[in-house]
Amino acid sequence: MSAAEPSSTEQEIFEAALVAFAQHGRTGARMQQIADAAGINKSMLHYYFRTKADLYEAVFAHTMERFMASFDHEALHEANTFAELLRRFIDGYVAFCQSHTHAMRLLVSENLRGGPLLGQHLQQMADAGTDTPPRLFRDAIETAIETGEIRPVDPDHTLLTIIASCIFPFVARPTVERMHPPAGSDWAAFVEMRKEQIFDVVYHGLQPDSVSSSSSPA
Amino acid sequence: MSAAEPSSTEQEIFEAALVAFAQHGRTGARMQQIADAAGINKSMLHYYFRTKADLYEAVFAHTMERFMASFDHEALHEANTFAELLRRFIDGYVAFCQSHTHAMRLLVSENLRGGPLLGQHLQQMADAGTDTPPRLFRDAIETAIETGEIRPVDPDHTLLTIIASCIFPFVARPTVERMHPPAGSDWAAFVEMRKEQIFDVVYHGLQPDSVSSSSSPA
DNA sequence: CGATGGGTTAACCGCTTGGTTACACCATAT
DNA sequence: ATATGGTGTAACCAAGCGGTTAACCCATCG
Repeated sequence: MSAAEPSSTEQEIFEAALVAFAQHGRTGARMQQIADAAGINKSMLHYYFRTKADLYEAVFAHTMERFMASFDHEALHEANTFAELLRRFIDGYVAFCQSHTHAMRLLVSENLRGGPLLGQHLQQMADAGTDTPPRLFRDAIETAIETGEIRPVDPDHTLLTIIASCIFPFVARPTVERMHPPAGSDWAAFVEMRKEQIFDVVYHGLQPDSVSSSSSPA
Repeated sequence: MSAAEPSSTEQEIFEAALVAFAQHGRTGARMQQIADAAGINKSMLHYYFRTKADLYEAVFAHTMERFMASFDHEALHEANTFAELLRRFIDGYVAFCQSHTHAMRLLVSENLRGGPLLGQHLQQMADAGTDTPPRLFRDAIETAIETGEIRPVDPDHTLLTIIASCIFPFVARPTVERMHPPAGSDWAAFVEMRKEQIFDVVYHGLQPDSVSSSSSPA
């Protein structure tokens, strides 16, 4: 089922389309502008992807796959303590947002639209029996609660809080850069800082109440 | 300074345009569709707001004002303890997101575009000497750190985490509803739950380490 | 009464848009 | 050399777009 390695131009189109759709949305993006960004003739867009809708769906589907895969990378399975798992989850997730910023923005854009494609993809994934990706980490929260490693909290909400904290800065980057000067001057450093700060607050926020804590994270 | 009370139809246009721009972005929204949603003739759009760009800027400016004002409501000033302030800030902010969901989405959409208008507005606000709105709460975090009421954390990152946790569910609502069933069946209840859960994690996350509190400067 | 002027409408205009067509290029296979 | 088929381009087209026009309605007022 794996797609054959796409041609160079097809790849260029993909990248250009991703950026355009992420910035201006499905209807707002212009085929001509995508063609220009890809350095090709407009007709080539229709040669590789028949219509604008097809192109959007192709880009979206690919984005969705990468997004899903991002939740289940090897590093997570190697974690021993929950603290370590949390650390790796946040680090990995923020890193993913950084290296796939446009992809994340496309997903947000689709959400703003009402997310019809989103529901479609999640549905067919559910039908295929594939579990919702963050399940691994979500379950880890539940077990950590059972073992008393962390406070009893709502796993879903906690997960949502973490994901929101990781994604949001990349989605609202212009605002963040304006309101938080350090982010504007050195984004990469800000992102690294962010990983630690999210972990810091969430980790402490999950510590059992009165009882002491175990070891400090790696 | 205060604008005169707009006519009924002008209000209708505003609402319709807000929704359309939030959903499809500045370029994606269609004037005809806005007119239809407002229940008026397309020409009226150009009668009240000369061009599409004008309409967008008007809606955006108004949204921006409401957004800024949301950070400084009375309830915040009445808080005695930091915990109380935090509680009120989160409650108020989530409530605002709920009652002005489309406004929040418009801001996100503008951010996805690169946020030129955003920078413009923030800039002219800075020129006017008005402080960046969340400053009040941000400063409260700093003082709470100094008094040892909470752990020494980066105020900006903490604020960002809180804001992200509040806003994100409304921006990515379709995804959230799919991945977290309770949200899909009863959104209002989910939102109330969310207020508490955000406070819960953040508040515990800011608690001083079990041992005493030594005031360490930032 | 008729004139004024804000609110409203249908019809229209020119440009932009997504999409198509016909044709040119150029490797490779016959 | 010459078909062939994937790759690329310029020119074109109909529909959709933002925006304009001219007339209409109707309250207010001289």
